[in-house]
Amino acid sequence: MNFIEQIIEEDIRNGKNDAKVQTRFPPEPNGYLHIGHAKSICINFGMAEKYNGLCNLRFDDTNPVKEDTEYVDSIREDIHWLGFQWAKEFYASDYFDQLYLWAEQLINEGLAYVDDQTQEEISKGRGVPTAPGIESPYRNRSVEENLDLFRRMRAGEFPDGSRVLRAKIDMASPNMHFRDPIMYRILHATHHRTGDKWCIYPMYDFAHGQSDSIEGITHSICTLEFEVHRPLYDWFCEALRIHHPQQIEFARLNMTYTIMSKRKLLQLVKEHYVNGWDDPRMPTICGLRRRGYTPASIRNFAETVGVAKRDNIIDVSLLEFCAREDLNKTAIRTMAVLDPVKLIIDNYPEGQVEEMTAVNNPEDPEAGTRTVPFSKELWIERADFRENADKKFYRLSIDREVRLKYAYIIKCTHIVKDDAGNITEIHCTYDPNTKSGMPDSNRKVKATIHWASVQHSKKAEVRLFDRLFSAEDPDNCAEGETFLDHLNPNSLVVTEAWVEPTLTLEKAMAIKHFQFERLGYFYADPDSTEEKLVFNKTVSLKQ
RNA sequence: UGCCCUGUGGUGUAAUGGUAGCACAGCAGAUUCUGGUUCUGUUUGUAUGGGUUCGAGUCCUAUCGGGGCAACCA
Repeated sequence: MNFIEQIIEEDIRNGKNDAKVQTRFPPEPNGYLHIGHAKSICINFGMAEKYNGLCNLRFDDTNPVKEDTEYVDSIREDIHWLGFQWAKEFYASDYFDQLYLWAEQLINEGLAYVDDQTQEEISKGRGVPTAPGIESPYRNRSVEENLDLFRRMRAGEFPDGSRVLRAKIDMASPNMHFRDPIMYRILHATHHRTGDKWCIYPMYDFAHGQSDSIEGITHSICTLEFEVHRPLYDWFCEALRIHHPQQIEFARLNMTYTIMSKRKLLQLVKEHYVNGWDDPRMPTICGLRRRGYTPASIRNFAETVGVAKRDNIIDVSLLEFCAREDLNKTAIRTMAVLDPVKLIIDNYPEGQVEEMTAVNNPEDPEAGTRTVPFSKELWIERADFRENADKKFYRLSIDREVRLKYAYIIKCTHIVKDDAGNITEIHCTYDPNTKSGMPDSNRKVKATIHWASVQHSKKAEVRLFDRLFSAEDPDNCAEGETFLDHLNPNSLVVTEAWVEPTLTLEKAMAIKHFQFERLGYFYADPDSTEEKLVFNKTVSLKQ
């Protein structure tokens, strides 16, 4: 049981909030969701689900200059894809009228004032954490003057940045957020939902807690950087005498070899270091989806990393483990040769073709079987043959035997090289009595390798991904470097593969997740066409 | 040198005064028509010094380390 569950269970025991649980996931629609958000989503929706409560989706859209409906749509899609349904969909902008009224209320009670100082003056007046700030010369205006000025701010009489509404709290507080925080700023910008109705917009601190309050949120779960905002969150709820949700902070997710900053992710997209938000190398939900991660694997990952308050850096191999664990049980097996070299079975009859029976998923008998054509000339992986094989290598070599999966045991006789010394053909003989399923087929051989019939197989494009960054902590930069200096130049390698002939576009897009035997898990990319299938490598098999 | 949060194997996370457990990673072995899966075994840990207690990862205290806070961002 994590610490949030402990708090919630104690609240339920004490009958707080009528023993009900109501949470919310509150993204700002200014970017795409990433794996860190997935953790938050799983916590918020998970707590609601576990304690028979509800979870809302609320867009925290108080800054029109950064927000866009494109992001709203992607966020909705990603949450649904993860497998969660929100009770209600809200927007902080739904509450702009109420928020405005509450602002006037605080002005009337002498708890807020209009400040005419410039941004620099306000910043300077706030002081530094180790020393108190100084009060604004406009701090003690009359209620009437404040009300008049605030209404004229709303009416559009003043330019951007000329005035703000501030809460009157304590310029000497050791908590910087108490040094008369800004509640409203003037922004003559078109909002994605309210259009041009407003030219003043509330700040996060004057919108978030109240939005929670209006929705009857009981447990407002957020990340650690909002911890210092909590006293302010509490202060506004108390000052306004409204329902007071409990803010609880947990440590955000960090992962090795990846960046989670929305700003930097946006930069990668805008400056074309990656091919869009859904590039399979991105830690975004849509990127992971296109990479071939399943919702279950991501949900299980979120469960496995746990919830606590200490900073953490999760090993990316845990995410990969979660992918393999899920995909192993569900992915349909197929044979594909990514780095081909020709194998010729000298004693196999010219022109003969056999249909070999292959198992679709050894972990799931219900998945059935299929047939794969077998002939005299096959493609095998270049790495499955080694001329000078040591004891640790137990695949094909001259005079050595291996099994061709679902087919025969073969023995390598000789190889042919080109002038440059590259192997162009591997010759072997087969034992006709060792066909899979035959009585003599159980002879032990050290290895089984996969293959593709030269005359039957079809070509497909395969996109091989490696980590986007080569540094474990891309943000840990030497003097004069940025995270971009740690970009892995080999994070994307496009290659051509030979795949089974029965793998049609229709079949690939229906099945989606494949295991290319002995290689890894692959996902049928939406770029696939009838002419050319495209597969993304999700993750390799272990080892 | 203000305030807040936080220190448990390599990485995460449990243990709520009573045998430091689990997962990932690593290593070794068994099984296997995937060097996958499965199974077994195994290396590695309570930041440090005092104190309270029959007993401390847990409580007290001091020290040290990590993170956050000074946007008209969220």
